[in-house]
Amino acid sequence: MNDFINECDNLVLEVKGLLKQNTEWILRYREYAEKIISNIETIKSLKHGRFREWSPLYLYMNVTQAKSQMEFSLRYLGQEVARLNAVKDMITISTKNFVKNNERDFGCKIKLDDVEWKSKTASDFRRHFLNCTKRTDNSGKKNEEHRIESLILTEFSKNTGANKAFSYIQPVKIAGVARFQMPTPLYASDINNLKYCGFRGGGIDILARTGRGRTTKLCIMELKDENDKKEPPAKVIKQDLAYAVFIMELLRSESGQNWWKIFGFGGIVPKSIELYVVCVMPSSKNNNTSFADKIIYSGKDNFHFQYMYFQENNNEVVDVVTSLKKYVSK
DNA sequence: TTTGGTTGATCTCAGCCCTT
DNA sequence: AAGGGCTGAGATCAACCAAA
Repeated sequence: MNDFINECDNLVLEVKGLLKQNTEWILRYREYAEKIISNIETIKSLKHGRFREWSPLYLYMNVTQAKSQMEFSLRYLGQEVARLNAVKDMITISTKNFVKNNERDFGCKIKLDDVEWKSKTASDFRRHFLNCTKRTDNSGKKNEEHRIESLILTEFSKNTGANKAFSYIQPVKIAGVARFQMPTPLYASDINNLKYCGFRGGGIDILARTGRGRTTKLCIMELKDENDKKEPPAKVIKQDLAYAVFIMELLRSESGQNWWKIFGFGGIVPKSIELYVVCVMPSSKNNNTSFADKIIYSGKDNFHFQYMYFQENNNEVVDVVTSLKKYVSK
């Protein structure tokens, strides 16, 4: 375990070094944040005023969409099936680019060419996915990862404790409404070959807030669709730690306060930031819990290792085993 | 008309911090 | 050291509204 901690300490220094040598991200992320912040109210009003999100289709945005195009992605089982645009007072929906896969993976033959969200064809399209229970087998592994990611996000998004496997957790969403993947300027999937990649870097699977009141923590979550020997939790934690170091440096950069707000916190950036670095994967017979609550220090800030192993049934999370603190609600 | 998911105003409360 | 106020999260629940 000490070796592991040493390796993690070194990894933190390595990532910090990369982010010091390459500085283009500072201005780039400052601009992302400023544009996203200035669009928050518009995004909220589009969502609240013009249409509603209908399960099992969920709204997503990537950073490009959030900062300029103001376009939403619509996904089913984590897979993109349509795009939504705001045209004057109207929301339009288009399946351009997705027609082939929608038919291949979900048997959906409905084509939408920028038609109104409220139109008959658009409503038929939504109903198709309501009745569609599973994906055909032709779809690739990447889509399975997306499905798991969506499964976890749907679970975290629940707001009643009663049928929620783990309470007091919410995913970070753009303007509180659209799911998104936080980009980083790092390539970290192969942790022994860590690289600075500028705008081509990898994304963080899930950002979430957990806890209550002022002690609510930001979780940087790395998700795997299987508990695979080739990618054991210790390796996943390292990949996640690399991304977490970026988030920490981002929060300590000139745009840190804006990002803190985008991540869903109302106050000022804390004097000491504690980031939870969480490995999320399907539960197995012998889950590795050895790294739980280990802390990697970085000045006043620190990284706190956690695990979350989940079980699913019928495309819903039914149980989680986690080192995250459990809060009891009355 | 009924149903069931979504929304948003209001409520609750752990943890933090300040005062005594 | 103890107690009380404050803050900022999630929880709750009634109203709302699209779909059936």
